[in-house]
Amino acid sequence: MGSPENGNDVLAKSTVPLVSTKPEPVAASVTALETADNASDTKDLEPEWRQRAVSRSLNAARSRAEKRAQRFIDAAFSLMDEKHTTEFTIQEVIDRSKQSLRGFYQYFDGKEELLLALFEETILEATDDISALVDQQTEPMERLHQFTVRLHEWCEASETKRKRGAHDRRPISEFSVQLAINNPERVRLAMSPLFRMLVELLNDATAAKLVAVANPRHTSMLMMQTIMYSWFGNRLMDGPLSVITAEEAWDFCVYGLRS
Amino acid sequence: MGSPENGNDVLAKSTVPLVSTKPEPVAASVTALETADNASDTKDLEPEWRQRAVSRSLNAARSRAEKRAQRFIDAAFSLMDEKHTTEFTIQEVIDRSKQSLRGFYQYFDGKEELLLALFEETILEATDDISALVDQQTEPMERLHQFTVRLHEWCEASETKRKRGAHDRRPISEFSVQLAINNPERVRLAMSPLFRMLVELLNDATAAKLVAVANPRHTSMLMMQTIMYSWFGNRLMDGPLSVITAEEAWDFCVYGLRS
DNA sequence: AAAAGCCGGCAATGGCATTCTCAAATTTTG
DNA sequence: CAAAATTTGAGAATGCCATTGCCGGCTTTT
Repeated sequence: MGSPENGNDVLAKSTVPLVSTKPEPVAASVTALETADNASDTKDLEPEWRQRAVSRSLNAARSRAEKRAQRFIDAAFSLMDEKHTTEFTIQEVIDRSKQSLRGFYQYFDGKEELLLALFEETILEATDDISALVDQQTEPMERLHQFTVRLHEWCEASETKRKRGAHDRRPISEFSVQLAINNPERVRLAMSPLFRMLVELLNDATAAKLVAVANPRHTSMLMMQTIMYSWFGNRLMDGPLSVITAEEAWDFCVYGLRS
Repeated sequence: MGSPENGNDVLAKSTVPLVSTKPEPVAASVTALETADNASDTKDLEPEWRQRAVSRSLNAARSRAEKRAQRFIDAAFSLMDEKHTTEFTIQEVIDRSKQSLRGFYQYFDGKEELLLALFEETILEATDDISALVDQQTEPMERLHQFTVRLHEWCEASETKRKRGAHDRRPISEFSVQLAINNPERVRLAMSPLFRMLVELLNDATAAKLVAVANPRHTSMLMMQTIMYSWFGNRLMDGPLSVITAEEAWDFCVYGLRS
């Protein structure tokens, strides 16, 4: 995986904690709460070194925690790559990551949280990747087009197509539907960077009078669905001869039935 | 695995396990197969009453079986209406249908088969309903339009919208995705009447030069997805203020980004 | 009315997620 | 450094369900 430290402004705001880090037991905070309304004053009165020490300690703890959580996530990704499904057991994740069951539940509220984390991670990667690609274009329509094609790839990506050591993303694509049903809010949040990008691209194209949509957000969503879940339609057509390609999805989005 | 409820016409020709008892007839049929082209002669030589008797017996058995199976299905539908999910337990189905666990597994290979049955039933109902509506129109585009709006309703249909004692179909819509992932072939088969209707409507519109699509089947599938699963997008947008309506889906399908 | 197959009730099995327990290991603190 | 506090590992225990097995009564057939 590439360096995840891409300081994208748009993303920064909506970044959701990958792991549910259990609130660190900061003993001092208990006493601080008694003088709630002047908490900042209290802080200022404390020697700076103390804050830094606490901060360092917390950072150390967080770093350790992140490393541990990451091992679970890596194990899960590798299991998915092998089994092409999200139906691995927690036990398998434990075994592969060489950590303990207890540890797992310390870092994730349950299996769904783990899958959500995988989903978030994937969306972030995809957003970076697509963003970089789109930025190579200047024409609004071409930017939209690139967005479409690449996003389609990300969601379709079968084992044979994977490049750059990326993971098999089909299992996640598949499970994302389930996720969206049980936990729409989280999924919405996770997808928002991607969604925001699309809305922007669409707005740009509209401004340039290259397209005309009544409601950019609604249209974006319809487009997003069409692109991301065309694999679903493929499952439902006979023969592998008939496969909806990225270009077909694109044409459908742009021209509808007038293609 | 052979499901016990295969009352399929195609299968009727082969030996039916329900009443015929001995394995000997199988051996006989093997020899009969050697002289394949006079198989019908052989049939004619059997006394007709015998065939009718067997047939009547089978029909009776089938009828009884169907009634029993139907009770499971009714119970499942009613549970879905109440719980708004397919996550009821088999035990609940048993209790409500006042039948036995044993009976359940005699008629369905498992829970997935039951859900598949609900799905099939729903699709058939929907197809009839939509078909009747579409046939009230003569203009190809209006036919397509009606198809779209009504199908959207069928898939979206929340409790508040239900009429005519129809069931809450959201749980099935939701689960159909899962179903399509685990069992694409069955789902494809179940959806084929609906799919065929859409392809025809689209072909008619194309013939009338009202639309122009490169690949009717692919476009139909994209359209179908857009219509049937726009509820999915709704889950992913903030606030219930923003809801993709049937008309929006229709516009998107027809005009794409040029609406 | 005996034989044969069907059926209801219900206990048993098995897979898996999630929790619980406890003692060893590690970190923090005085 | 050593006691106290916290984290962690190992894995047993629990709970939920789907699915199977078993047996004694109940029809239907012969």
